[in-house]
Amino acid sequence: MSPEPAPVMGLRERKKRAARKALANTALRLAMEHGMDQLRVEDIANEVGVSPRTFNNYFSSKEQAVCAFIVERQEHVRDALLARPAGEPIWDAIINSAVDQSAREDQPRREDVHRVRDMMHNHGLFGEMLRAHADAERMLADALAERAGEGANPLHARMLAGIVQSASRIAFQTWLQNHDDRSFLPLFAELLREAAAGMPDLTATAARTTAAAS
Amino acid sequence: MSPEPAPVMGLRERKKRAARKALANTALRLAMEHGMDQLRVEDIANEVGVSPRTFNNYFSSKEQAVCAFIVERQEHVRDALLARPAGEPIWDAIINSAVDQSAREDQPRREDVHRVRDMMHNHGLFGEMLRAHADAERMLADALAERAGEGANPLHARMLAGIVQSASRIAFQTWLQNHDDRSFLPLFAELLREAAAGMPDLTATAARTTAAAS
DNA sequence: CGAAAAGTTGCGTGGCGCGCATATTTTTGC
DNA sequence: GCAAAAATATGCGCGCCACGCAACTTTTCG
Repeated sequence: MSPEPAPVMGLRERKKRAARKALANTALRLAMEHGMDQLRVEDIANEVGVSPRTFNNYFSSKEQAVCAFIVERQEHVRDALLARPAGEPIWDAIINSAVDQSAREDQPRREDVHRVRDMMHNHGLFGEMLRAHADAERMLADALAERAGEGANPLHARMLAGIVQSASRIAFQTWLQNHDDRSFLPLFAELLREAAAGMPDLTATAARTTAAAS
Repeated sequence: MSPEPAPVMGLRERKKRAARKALANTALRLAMEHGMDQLRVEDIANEVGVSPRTFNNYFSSKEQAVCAFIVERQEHVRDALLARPAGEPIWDAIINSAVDQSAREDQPRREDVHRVRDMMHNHGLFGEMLRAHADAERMLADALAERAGEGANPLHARMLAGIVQSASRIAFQTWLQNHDDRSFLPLFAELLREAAAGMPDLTATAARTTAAAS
C-alpha cells in the first residue's frame, strides 16, 4: 500500500506536510486550551516556529486550521471504506469503516466537552466546521461512487454521503449536549440504520384532535 | 394563533425589521452585482442610509447579511408545512410546502447563475451559507417534531430535516453546475422520494474484478 | 410631559488576509 | 558538484473588519 507515486517523498513535500500538520495541531490545541476568542494567528505561528505570514500560506484563516483535522480524518475513513470487501452491504461498510477509524484515534475526553461546546458557539468556527464537513461529504461521495462502479448514479452517492454526514453531525451534537446518555458511535450507527430502511414514519401521528392516518 | 402578541407592532420593532431587511437585501444585491470581493460593509450601510457601525448591530458579518434570506425563506417553508393537512404523508407535506414556497418567490434568472457560482467560490460566504442552512435545518426539525406530536422521537425529526437539507443542497448545486439539464424542484423531489424509500442500492455492484483490498 | 429604555453613531483598537518584493531553500539539468 | 531555476519563507504595508465604549437621539410608557 504505497500512497506515494514516488517511493520517497521529496524533502520539500515532507517539510510542507509537517508544517501544515504542526500548524493545524497547534491551532486546535491552543483553541481548546484558551478558547477561540483568545486564539491569535501570531501565537500559532510562534509556537510552530514560523512567521505569521507563512501561516496564511497554508491556511486562509485560523478557523480553517482548527478544522483541518476533520478533512484529514475523513481521508482515513475513505481509505478504510475503499479497503472493505466489495460484497459488504454499503451501510455496513460505512459503519464499519467509521468504527475502525474511531478505534484508531484518540477519543475526546469528558473534561473537554464543555470546551468544545464553547468553541461551537463561535460563529466563525461553526461555519468553518460545516465547510470542512462539506469537504468531507464530497470526499465520501466520490469514494462511494467509486465503490459502486461506473453504472451507479452519482447523485445517489451524493445523497448517501449527505445522509451519512447528517447522521454524524446529529450524533455529535447530541453527544455534545449530554454525553452521559448515549455515546457517539452507537447513536451514529442507529441513525444510519434507520435511514437505510427509509423514514416513512413521523407522518403526523395524529396527536392532534384532527386525528388520522395510521 | 396570532404571531404578534400585540395587535400592532410598535414603531420601534417595525423600524428594526425594516432596517434589517433593507440591509440584507442590499447586501445580497450588491454581492450579486459586483461579487463578494468588492462588497464592503461601508457600501451596504451607505446605500441603506445608516452608519457602518449600525450594520454590525444587525449582522456580525457581511456574509451573514448576504445569507439572511435563506433563514427567512425557511420561516415561510415552516409556516407552509405546519399549515398542511395533518393526514398528509410527511414526505408529500415537505415537498408540497417547498413547491408552494417556490411558486411564491422570484426564481433566479439564468443570467445570474454564473454570478452565484462565483460567489460560492468565496470561502467565507460558503461557510456562512452552510451555517444558514444549518439554522434552517434546525427550524425544519422543530416544525417536523411539532407536526409529529409529542410521542415522536426528536432525533428522527432531526434526521429527517438533515435529509431534506441534503437533498436541497445537492439539487441546488447540481442545478448550479448545469442548469439546462434538470431544474431544481423536480430533482429535489426525486431525491426526497428516493430517500423516503431508503437507499439500499449502491451496494458495490461488483463492477470491478472483485477488487482488491490493496 | 418627563424619565427610562432602546437604538444609533463616532471613535479607537486590535487583529486579519493578502499582494508584493525579497531572501532563502530545495530541486533540476548538466 | 554546481549553477540556474523553481518553490517556499519572510518582512512590510495596506485596506478592511468586528467590536467595546461612551455619547447622543429616538421611542415608549406611566
